Amino acid sequence: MTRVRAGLTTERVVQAGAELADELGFERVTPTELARRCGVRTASLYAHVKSLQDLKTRIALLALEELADAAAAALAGRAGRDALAAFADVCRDYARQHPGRYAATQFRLDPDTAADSAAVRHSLMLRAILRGYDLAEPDRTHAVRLLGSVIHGYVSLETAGSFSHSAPSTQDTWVWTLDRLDALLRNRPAP
Amino acid sequence: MTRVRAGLTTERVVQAGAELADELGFERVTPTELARRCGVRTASLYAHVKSLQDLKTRIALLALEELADAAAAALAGRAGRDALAAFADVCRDYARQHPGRYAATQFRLDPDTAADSAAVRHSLMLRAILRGYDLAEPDRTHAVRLLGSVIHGYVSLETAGSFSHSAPSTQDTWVWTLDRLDALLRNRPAP
DNA sequence: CCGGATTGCCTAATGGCATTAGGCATGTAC
DNA sequence: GTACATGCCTAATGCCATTAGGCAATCCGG
Repeated sequence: MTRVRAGLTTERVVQAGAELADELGFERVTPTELARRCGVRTASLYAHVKSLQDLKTRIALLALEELADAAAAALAGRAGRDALAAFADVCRDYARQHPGRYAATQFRLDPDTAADSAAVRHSLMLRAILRGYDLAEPDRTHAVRLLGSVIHGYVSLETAGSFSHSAPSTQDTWVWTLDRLDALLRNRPAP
Repeated sequence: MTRVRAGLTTERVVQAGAELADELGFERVTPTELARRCGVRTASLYAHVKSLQDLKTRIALLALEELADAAAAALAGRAGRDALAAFADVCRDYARQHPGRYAATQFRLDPDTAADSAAVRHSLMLRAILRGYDLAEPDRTHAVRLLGSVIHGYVSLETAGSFSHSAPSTQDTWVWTLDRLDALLRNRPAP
């Protein structure tokens, strides 16, 4: 009885893990189920990935990269409200198309890993978007945090189904929100 | 050898579970560890709680109640920016003092359970806060969703440590954010 | 082609976990 | 003081993550 090798690599395993996360949810990614998908026994995964923790970390890093790449592409040649909307849309679309990967994005990384991750590109891009608005420090940092909060909060609540499926549509709320954020950033604070 | 009874009830178990969540994190709440804390063998918990799922659901419902009660108390006699800040502060403070319970707040409940939970009081309170601003539908609903997004997003990111511990302080960002949100809700949209 | 080194995947074992079944002892009511 | 109810127990099951060690498929120098 001659056996066939699956030919796995760390990359392939992590990729399959990301797909599994999108289908079942990030917290349900499990070596047992992932091995089933890869056509391999559970123990064999440990040749490519140190542990479940390691696997989840790698999925998180992959998701952060993908999201940062997509955002960078969408941001090219845009400024002001256009740039803001492009960035925010990329995040929302990514979360809808890849819910498990988006959830992975919030996985707690240890500080060193996080510092080397694409997470830093995200905050750099947010700062770049704010170049289109006339904000000095510390307002610029406040604004970075605000944008991060709104986008992350909105996307989390929407994907969790917290916005009841009634009128008005979440799409309408989304553009309304971006409009108001844009206005908020353009206007000087009232006295 | 005469044995002593612990005298557990469902309430006591859930309360201990909430404390455990705050200490170890909501996702690390486990019948085994909870039993240890209650001075009882693991199997004995199942007389008071149907399953781990049931336990987590009950912790989530407890947290939603506590948070809604605190918010309702803080909201009494306030309107406008005062009310907005009071509500938002209650959420942030609760998340800081009870991180595990706050995380439980985001636990996915089945729709029937959610409809009977204190979650509905939360959205009613948000709508009530917006009575202090001059918003007609659908803007009012948009604004409810925006407030929920900002508060939840900010609190999540701050507790996750996403706001690097550098200047300006997160407290400064918090009041800046509430100021700007208040202004955003008071001003009519620009043409 | 061929023999040996490499290594990808296997089986087997361990220990932890959630959950269920059934028993015994502790409290309660007559 | 006997009888019932029930709070907690021990024991067993089956799933999971992880590790150790073995075998066979591939690769590589002749």
